[in-house]
Amino acid sequence: MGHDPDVEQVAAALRLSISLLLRHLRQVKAEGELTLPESSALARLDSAGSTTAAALARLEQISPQSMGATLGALQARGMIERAPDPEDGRRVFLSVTEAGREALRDRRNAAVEQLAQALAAGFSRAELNQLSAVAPLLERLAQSI
Amino acid sequence: MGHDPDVEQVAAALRLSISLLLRHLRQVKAEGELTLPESSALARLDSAGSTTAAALARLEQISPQSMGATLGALQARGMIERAPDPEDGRRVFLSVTEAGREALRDRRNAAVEQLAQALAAGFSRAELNQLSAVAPLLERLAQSI
DNA sequence: TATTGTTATACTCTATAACTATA
DNA sequence: TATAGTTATAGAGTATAACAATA
Repeated sequence: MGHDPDVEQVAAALRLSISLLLRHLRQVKAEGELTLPESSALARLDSAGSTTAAALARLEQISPQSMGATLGALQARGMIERAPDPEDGRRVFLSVTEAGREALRDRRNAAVEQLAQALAAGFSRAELNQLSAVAPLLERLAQSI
Repeated sequence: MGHDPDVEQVAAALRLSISLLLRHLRQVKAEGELTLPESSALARLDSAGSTTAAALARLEQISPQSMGATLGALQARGMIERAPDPEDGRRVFLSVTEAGREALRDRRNAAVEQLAQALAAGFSRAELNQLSAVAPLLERLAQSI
């Protein structure tokens, strides 16, 4: 191991810093905006193409019931559409509507905006690059657990 | 435009990847272990030295009431002690007990363990260094919001 | 009047269990 | 029997409101 970073130390540090950051992000919420699970599910559905609720739940690593609640909210706001599978009466295909795609493009979101301002104000170019590079690693880490 | 589009992209990516990771971390829980808010409050108290619940709540960026609940759980498990301030009857000083310090040292925790294993198994040394370097940045980011 | 801390209550996001319909 | 999805219920981790004690 020698000069390797201690994986347990990295793990513990990530756990604490991430929880602190997310705690703050979750509570910043403006009228009519997507919540965190809604954003997450919508982005995932967009990148996955047409798929089902169960498949989406597996990708997001939450229960199908939880995903169902989130998808219900997204549908109520016109962000997604449901279309029954003609070949399998149990399945319902989901897809992102134009409004949903617009919500994804238009990244205006109070939480993201606040985060972006804090990044622009207090972080160097090099640090921003570090943070940018690490987002996919965190994603991969979450998927590998 | 207020700032780089880059910054918004980093912000949005961090928001999603962090929420995915934390969702998973929160639900891994073994008998008798510290929960995430407990670990976080205990570590914060340890690094801050003797302080009060209100000060700790400000540091952790949660309400005093929420912090009170977490501290009650920590005290019930013998991890912290309370000592009334002799000079100000409203205030109660908190400190980490020996048992609490041991819990911090002994990083064995199902969530941390799982994270550490995933890190050890699926990430290169360079990636571990990246992740290690970014934890303090995330901490600073959370504090600057 | 302001601050520390507590109690009561509610919301969000998640979980598990139990169910229906379809395969 | 197994899978997709729904409904009901519960728990964790936050919040706000209202209060008592102290400054």
